[in-house]
Amino acid sequence: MSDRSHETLRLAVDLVILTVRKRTFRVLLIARGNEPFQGRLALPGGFLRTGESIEAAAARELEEETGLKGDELPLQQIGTYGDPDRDPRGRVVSVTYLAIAPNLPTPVAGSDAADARWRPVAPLLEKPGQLAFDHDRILADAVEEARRRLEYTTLATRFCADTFTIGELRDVYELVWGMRLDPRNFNRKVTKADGFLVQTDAKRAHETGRPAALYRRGPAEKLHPAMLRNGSEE
Amino acid sequence: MSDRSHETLRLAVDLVILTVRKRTFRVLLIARGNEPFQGRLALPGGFLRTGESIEAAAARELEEETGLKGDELPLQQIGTYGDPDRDPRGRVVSVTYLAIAPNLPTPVAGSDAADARWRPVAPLLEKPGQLAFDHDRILADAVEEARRRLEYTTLATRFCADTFTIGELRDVYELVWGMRLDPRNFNRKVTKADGFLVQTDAKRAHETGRPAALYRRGPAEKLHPAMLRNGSEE
DNA sequence: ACAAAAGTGTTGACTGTACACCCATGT
DNA sequence: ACATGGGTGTACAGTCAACACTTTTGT
Repeated sequence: MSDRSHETLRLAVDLVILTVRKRTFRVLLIARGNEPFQGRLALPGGFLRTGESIEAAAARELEEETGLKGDELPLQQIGTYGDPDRDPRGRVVSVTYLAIAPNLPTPVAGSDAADARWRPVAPLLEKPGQLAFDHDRILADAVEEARRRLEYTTLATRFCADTFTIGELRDVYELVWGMRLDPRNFNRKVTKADGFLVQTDAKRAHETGRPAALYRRGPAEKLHPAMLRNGSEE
Repeated sequence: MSDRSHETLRLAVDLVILTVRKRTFRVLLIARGNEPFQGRLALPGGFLRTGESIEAAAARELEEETGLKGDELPLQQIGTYGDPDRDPRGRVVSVTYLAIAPNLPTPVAGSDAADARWRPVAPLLEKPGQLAFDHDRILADAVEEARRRLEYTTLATRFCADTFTIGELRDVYELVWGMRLDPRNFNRKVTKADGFLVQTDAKRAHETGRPAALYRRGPAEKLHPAMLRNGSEE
């Protein structure tokens, strides 16, 4: 009964990299170049190397897929998935990380042969079964975690460029949560929250309308008071 | 450069089992019987078996340590720890689970040779370095997670027996959070929260004072409205 | 002038906290 | 009677959603 692991177990790292692009909530997916699940969409990821910490593996994969270093884009561990039959090649346990990306200048500089693209999240959640392995479930868990973190942390500013308007920040909340928010009350809430935003002197004009003040990400990590989502759903 | 895992990697499961006993917030720890860290305190845990899912391994360890089946005591995955040097025996990656136990009738029926006991949490957090491996850090993360979950979920009732008084439930909050709460307002908050508690007909008398109504755990998992901890600290 | 987006003021409903007070029991 | 913990009433302060209204730009 005392069954020491004679099977080879491999540890993988998978990344759920979320962004807001073209007014749509998106996730970075690759098209798999090899079996299993050849041609299917999957989360970027890879195997742990000898002597490498799990965080380092996640940061390395992130850089390979997006060109971003881990210290530019914080990674958060969100869960570990290890059902015995989740990978037909053998026993693979996957530690998953969540990263939130701003609208990146380069579309994606994938070092992998397979092309990597930003795909809208909504249809993937509505119709599961499109992704390889158990990545449907991983994606759903990660999105739920991201939605929760918008409430209690200053994560939302990670979706934005270095400076941004409150309207752009509101777009993040509306697109990730999938609901409309009152622009006036939203404005007050985020400007009042301690350390969330730092105002700059600059302003940005649009085609029409009053120019918006530009803000920078503040020092706070936790959001006080929290932004709760009980408003009118879309 | 492409370094396939030639090293043997083993996957372990560690459990942070928390309870409230003798008016103290406690964690189940074993004294290690073997090297490394022989004689030191450690979280209960063990290695994954061939073909076993991670959840199943956690449930099995729980039953071995406490005699409780996994469906009696829900387990929540809280993180995975895999620094290359965290275990001197080699590369061991540990998936950790949090369980919340009521004041168990049997002290502990450990199947392991090493004795298992409920130790107060507070001194372990104040003076780290008492636990084997990186279990200090795991414990700290798990306790913080448990404290957060008391705010947003109905987890607190898991610390209680089948029926319990509101005073006992308040003890849980006060001991886990380490702060005093107003008994009168606490009473109203928890009885108003949807699906948190179900009143029974029975009452329980103490040595002195008015007998308290007995309640049972309600069907809700999430707590609405949340119990936020901003009250007067102890 | 008008449209459009940013931002402010105000109001009424609700929520949380503090604390006075009453209830039911053992000694 | 009195101590002790359970439980209710209430008032004040703060918060939030709703929405009227003002500001600042481009056309």
